Amino acid sequence: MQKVFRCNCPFTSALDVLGDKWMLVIIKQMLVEGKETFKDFTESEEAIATNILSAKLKVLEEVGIIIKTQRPDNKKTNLYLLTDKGLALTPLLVELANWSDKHLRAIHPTIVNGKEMEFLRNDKLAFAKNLEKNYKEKLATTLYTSNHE
Amino acid sequence: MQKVFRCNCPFTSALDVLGDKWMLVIIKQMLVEGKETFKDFTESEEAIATNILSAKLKVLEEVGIIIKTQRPDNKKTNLYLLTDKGLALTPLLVELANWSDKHLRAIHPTIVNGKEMEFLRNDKLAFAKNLEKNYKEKLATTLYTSNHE
DNA sequence: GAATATTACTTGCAAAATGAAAGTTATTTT
DNA sequence: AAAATAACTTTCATTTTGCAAGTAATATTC
Repeated sequence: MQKVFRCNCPFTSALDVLGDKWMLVIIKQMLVEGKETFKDFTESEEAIATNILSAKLKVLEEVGIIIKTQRPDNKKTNLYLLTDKGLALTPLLVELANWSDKHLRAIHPTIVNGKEMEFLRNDKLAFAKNLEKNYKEKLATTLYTSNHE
Repeated sequence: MQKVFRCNCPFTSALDVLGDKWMLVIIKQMLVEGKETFKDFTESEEAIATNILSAKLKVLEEVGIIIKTQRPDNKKTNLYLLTDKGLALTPLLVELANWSDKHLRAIHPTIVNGKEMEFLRNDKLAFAKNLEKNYKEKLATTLYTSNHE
């Protein structure tokens, strides 16, 4: 990492870290889709190239948004998990989806529109809380599994 | 504009439009700093290059986030103003700043930290409402001025 | 009203980021 | 032991970003 921050503006500084095509997509894949391995990410529908993926995961780890770890019974597969710093991006992600729902649908009619979107539309805050809760539960079992067997 | 959307995911679709180094910075400059002319943007501290700026403004207009207009008494200076679609990004911007405040300060200690940030920290929603209100008021006078004299 | 300055760009080229494809290494499975 | 898998790295093409200079259309000043 070098020359990360353009200035002292809190808006711009967040974008200095997150403002590109992939960072928030990767975080969303972890939070919303439960992706956690390198392979998981390469298989998601956004189809990120492996070189980009490894570069982005490295930065996300350096910044402290994710941690890289393993299950003790498997030395091959790495696990990438959101830290609290990463989980704290949930409200931001929810705002992204909410804006898409309300303002992008007109020019992109095939945007997903099911029960989940209804939930989001109905109660943004509860939707965010739920995402966080689910991820934390998943984390608990993942880490539990990591410490046994 | 061509090949804009990677998939039907609402999170990713927002990033297909907004996910780069400049889009949200420009919107923030309009909303928070009151920038409205080409010159205004080139003079802000993030120092965007003019070719990038004109390209980004063009896309923002195509997508309907801003409109390009003029004061009737001045044919030289263009005004770039946020539409409702653009103003609807306020909560997203506030989440960006909030995350910076809470989680970026550790690795970027010089991030702005005054009364405004305290307001934001104290009441995100009120802070957002206030930004929107102020911009709408400014819009009213700008458009008023445009229709007279 | 001619010269100067200002605003909003565009153009050309260098540098950096992204993308596609293939190759490498260390496990794990068969 | 051989084959398959996961996680990368490397190479090279393409796209995006960035810098510097140039241009055209107003607007201002002398």
